[in-house]
Order: sequence, then structure tokens, then C-alpha cells
Amino acid sequence: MQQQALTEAVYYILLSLQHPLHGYGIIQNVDELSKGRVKLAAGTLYGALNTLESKGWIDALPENPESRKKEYVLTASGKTVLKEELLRLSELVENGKKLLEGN
Amino acid sequence: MQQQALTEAVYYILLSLQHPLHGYGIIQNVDELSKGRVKLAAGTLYGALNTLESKGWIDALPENPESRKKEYVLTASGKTVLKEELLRLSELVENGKKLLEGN
DNA sequence: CACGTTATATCGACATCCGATATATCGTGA
DNA sequence: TCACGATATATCGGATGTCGATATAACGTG
Repeated sequence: MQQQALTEAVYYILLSLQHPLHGYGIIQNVDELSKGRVKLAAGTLYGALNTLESKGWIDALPENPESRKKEYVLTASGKTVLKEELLRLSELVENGKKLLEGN
Repeated sequence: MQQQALTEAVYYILLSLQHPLHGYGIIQNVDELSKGRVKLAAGTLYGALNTLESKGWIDALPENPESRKKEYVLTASGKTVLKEELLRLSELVENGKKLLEGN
């Protein structure tokens, strides 16, 4: 139908990549951002990073031979997707508040 | 990891079932609620209704032999899930606004 | 030097969503 | 009246996303 809806994992990954960060750092950042609620499984994260890169929403930074870390960063296209997602989520919250109020 | 996150389809279905409604009515209601953005595919809807009923989040109302319509309604348990989901979505929006502001 | 953490990666299992397809009734305008 | 679009439910296969498990290895520290 539509292909706008991001999963929670992807949303938090993109939010984390407004500044360059590596995979494991994303897991920790998301954990912190969500106050421990969202703990990304390794399979989810590394799979998603590949998918997001092939979609052009994130870029892999040149690898640093002195480090094991592979850093990624949000692209302009990724930032657009992220902003649209925030609008979509806001709509969900508004509708939820409207229809649940008084309960 | 967690099993809290609802999909957009399920969220809107639950929101629609605070009052009794049948499947096709849900499709129309969600279309309207989302201003045409979310058009549930039939396979998504009828599959989800079965899943949600088996989870005890919605109940099927007694069938009316005079009508083709099968009505469903939210259970107390379903309402709890829906409220928790609204909190989760609010957290996503807050985090998104915080990290995207100034962009 | 052992052990927990950091770090990346792949795998199979499972759930969800989608579009397509099927079937049938209802309402309405030509 | 009859054709056609809307209403209404249902199932199917394919694609995708997430998970936990598993694997591998380097790093830091007591």
C-alpha cells in the first residue's frame, strides 16, 4: 500500500545517525534514548544498516584501518524520510489522543 | 526483544474498534482517520482481525443472520494495549522532535 | 591471563503486510 | 432488467523485518 511507515528499529537507527556513529554505538544510543525500552538485537541492527545503505538513507564512512568500528551517517535523503516519519507518528499520536481521551 | 510495538495497521484497527464495527467499515474508518494515507489491504485486515481475536484484544460480536457484516469490538485487554501503544508513540515523537529540532 | 565488554556478521524461524485472487451481495443508473 | 461499482469476507504466496542464537575476534582490566 504505502511504504512510508518505518519500524521502530529503523526510526531509532536513523535518529541516531544524525552524527556519525558505528553499529554497536547505535545499539547503546537507542537503549539510552528509549530509557532501556528498546534493545536492538544484533541481527536487526546489522541487517538494517545494510538495507538502509542500499536505499541511500545512510552512508558508510571511509573505514579507518586503525579501528574495528564501521561508522555510518544519515544522508539528505535519509533526513527527509526521518522528518516525514515524525509527521506520520505525530498523526498517530493525535488520532490516538483524540479517540482515547476520556478513557 | 520486546513485543510492545504495534504496526500501524493494528494500531488503527484497535483505535477503530472502541465501538463495534465490521471489517469493511474498519477499512473505511482508517482511510478517513488518516485522511487517505492509510488504506488497509483486505489481506492485512482480515488476517489481523483473526490474530487480534486470538490474542484476546478484540471480541467478535454474535453474528446477525440478517447481515453479511461481522462486527468486532475492543476488549478491556485491548484497550490497555492501545493506551500503552499511545505512550510508546508519544515517546517516539518526543525523541524525534528533540533530536530533529533546528533542522 | 581469564573474563566481560566491545564489535561486526550471518543464520533460520517467525510474524506481518501486501497485492492478487476469489466469491457473493447490494444499490443504482441507464 | 441488467450491468457495474461498491460493499463484504476470505485465502494465498511473496517479501520484508525482527528476533535470538551462533560465530569470531579484539580490547580492557583486575
